[in-house]
Amino acid sequence: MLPLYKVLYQDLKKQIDAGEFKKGDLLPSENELCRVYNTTRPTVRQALSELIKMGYITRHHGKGSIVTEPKNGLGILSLKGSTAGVGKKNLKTQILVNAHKASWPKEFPYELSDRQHEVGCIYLSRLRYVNDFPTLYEETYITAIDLPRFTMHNLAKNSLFETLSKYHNVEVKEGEQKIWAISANEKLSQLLGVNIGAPILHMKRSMQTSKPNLVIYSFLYCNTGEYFIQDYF
Amino acid sequence: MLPLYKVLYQDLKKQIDAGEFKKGDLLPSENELCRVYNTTRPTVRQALSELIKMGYITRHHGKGSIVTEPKNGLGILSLKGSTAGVGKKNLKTQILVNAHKASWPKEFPYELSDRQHEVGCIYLSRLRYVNDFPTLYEETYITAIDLPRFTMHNLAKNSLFETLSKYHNVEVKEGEQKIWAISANEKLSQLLGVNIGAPILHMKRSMQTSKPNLVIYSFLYCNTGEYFIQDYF
DNA sequence: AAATCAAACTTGTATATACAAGACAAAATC
DNA sequence: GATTTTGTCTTGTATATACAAGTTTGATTT
Repeated sequence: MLPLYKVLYQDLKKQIDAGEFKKGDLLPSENELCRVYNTTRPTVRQALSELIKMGYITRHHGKGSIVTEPKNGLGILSLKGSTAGVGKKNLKTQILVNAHKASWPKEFPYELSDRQHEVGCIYLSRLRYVNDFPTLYEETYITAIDLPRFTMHNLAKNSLFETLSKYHNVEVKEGEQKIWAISANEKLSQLLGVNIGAPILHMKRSMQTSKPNLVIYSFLYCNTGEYFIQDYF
Repeated sequence: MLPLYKVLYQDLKKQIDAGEFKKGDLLPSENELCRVYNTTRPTVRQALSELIKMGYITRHHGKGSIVTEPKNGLGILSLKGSTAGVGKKNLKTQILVNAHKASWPKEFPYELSDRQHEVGCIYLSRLRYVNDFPTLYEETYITAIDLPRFTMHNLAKNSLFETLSKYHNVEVKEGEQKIWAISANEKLSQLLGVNIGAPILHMKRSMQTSKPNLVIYSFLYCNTGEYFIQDYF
């Protein structure tokens, strides 16, 4: 069972995403939410803290919680995946390499545990289009622990994180990311439709999950010519 | 008076920065900290939450709080080399334009309130060297509210955030950042010692503070050839 | 009418407590 | 000796409550 504060967080998030609360709107007060969800302020505040962390609201002493959405960047840096921000309507995902069982690459930039080497990984690569412009190329390595029939799920329509949560009970917990600016090579220039040598935002991310040893690695290459990456802290 | 949870946060942060807790160490348990600081778990947990947000620790259910990395603040993000973090010893700061009262630029990428326009801003620019290589060029705009004699403080030796906290009682609360990869122009190529057209990591950040209307804007340009930017979530 | 004050909101901080659940080591069992 | 169980540590979630402090609104006073 999902904890109450997460239910409340997701409810509010959904309402903001759906436009029921617009930018600048005041969210119901903490006491109001307590009444509606039949809970107490600490629990409500925990949910609101998550919303702050994800950049959905800011709180103001004596005033209330103000909605800051809509965001106009690719919300890649927020924990729960890359669909928030640009809007699902404008985001299409093309699978370049379908999810399949593989062994880890020879030169992997992260240290792997013995258990991870043992079980291997699931690899996939995707190209994301924002308003039909190829904008983000992503390579993903998922430690292949307890993920039966993973490859059959449609990752084009469903977000990776949703699939993991829904079908495999795996929740992304925390992570780390490294960021560089690099020059597009031949492959990237073709994928992202830019000239060779064009500046590309490159990220390497590792994410812990609720299952020990099940670590997700994601290597991103983003054309920031038209869009940009945004995050909140 | 500083809230107790912030005192605790700063104490722990200081100890981690000073190396009293090293990477991988277990922090004292929540109940242990309760005894030492004569407080209760919610307060301790609030302090630990801040440490998580800043990437100092990760918490593990049933295990404890593990120190992840002694961080060296370039503000919120930290700068890393291929293996080790960039310590304070290897970091030098050169002031290019001293802090001085100015009016806001004509074309400012953020919306400013009437009050902000009224009071103007304090501008400074700095160039940071890692192991004597120019790596990060930063332009900072601080809303000039209640900041008497701000320009006299030595920002080369003391961090901007420390100065604001110590002498002006201003705490940075939350913020937002946008990230691009761009090509070095003439000015950037000279400052950062790269060729024109080299890929440069560019960030625009805005930070709210404990004083309303006192917003800090920071525009960063980072040569990620040797080092990279890292953060945690 | 304008300025002042008080009340009624809001969020911020803090205490006290309870039980659930994960991790781990020692003790009991096979 | 190997396995299972139990107890005790840890953090996670949740309730109930209290007061401080910032914001707004409306009544009171001038």
